[in-house]
Amino acid sequence: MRHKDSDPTVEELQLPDVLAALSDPLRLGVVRLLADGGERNFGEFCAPVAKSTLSHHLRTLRAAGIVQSRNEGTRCYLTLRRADLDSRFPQLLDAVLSAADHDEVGNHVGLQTD
Amino acid sequence: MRHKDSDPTVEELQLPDVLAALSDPLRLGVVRLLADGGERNFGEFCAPVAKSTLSHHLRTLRAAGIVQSRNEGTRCYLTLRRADLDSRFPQLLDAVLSAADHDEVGNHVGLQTD
DNA sequence: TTCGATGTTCGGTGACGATCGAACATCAAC
DNA sequence: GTTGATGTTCGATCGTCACCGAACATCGAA
Repeated sequence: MRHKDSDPTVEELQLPDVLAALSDPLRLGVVRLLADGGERNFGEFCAPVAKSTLSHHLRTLRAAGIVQSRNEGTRCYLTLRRADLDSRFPQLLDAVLSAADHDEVGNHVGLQTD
Repeated sequence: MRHKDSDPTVEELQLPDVLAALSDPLRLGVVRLLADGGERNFGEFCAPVAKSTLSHHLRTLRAAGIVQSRNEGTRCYLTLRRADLDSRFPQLLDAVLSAADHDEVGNHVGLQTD
């Protein structure tokens, strides 16, 4: 079996992978910060883990098809693939985000406020 | 830290735990078979894994608060804690079940048909 | 071209999870 | 009681994952 190095297309999105990616509080925190549809710089995210660890979580989110990244110079900009997720798994993201907001899951992830 | 040996109450349900428990195809298959609200005997479930493995998955589902078990003699009867999940995480279970049905996730789990 | 900023990748570690077979516990039935 | 059915627990293995620091690659700016 070959290794997948590109993001999954809409049809390739797999429910178990999406749920697994969303089951980590840190990743859920990142997703919540992207929930307004805006584009965020990777470096804006603050979390109590090493940079390499944060990068690993980003890779996980990309691999599951939850976020998308775009490079501009040395910067990396992220967006939530909400339309793709909604079309493939209607109501799922909304339900997860509502629950996460209510429970404040991933509140230890923030944005640079300087 | 003390070990939790009883099922979580409604208030104790944690979103990451629930999502993690639902991220396994086999467990998702079990949940789908319980989705009609009926009670099913543990032994009814057929899956291509050892009995001990199935038991482990059941424990995981119970620990996450997704199912409930009742003992009668040597038998073990399971039900989905749908009301609890709905009250704590509205729309989540419906969204997951719809997506799982559509994708036929966990179809390798079945019921004894003899 | 040298430097600093930005991310990614690498090697390693420790924890967790899926899996199995075997052993065990419990209960019903004979 | 002995036996059989039903589940659970145990010990072990194997893979995956979160995490870190260090090394690396890339790009913009001085």
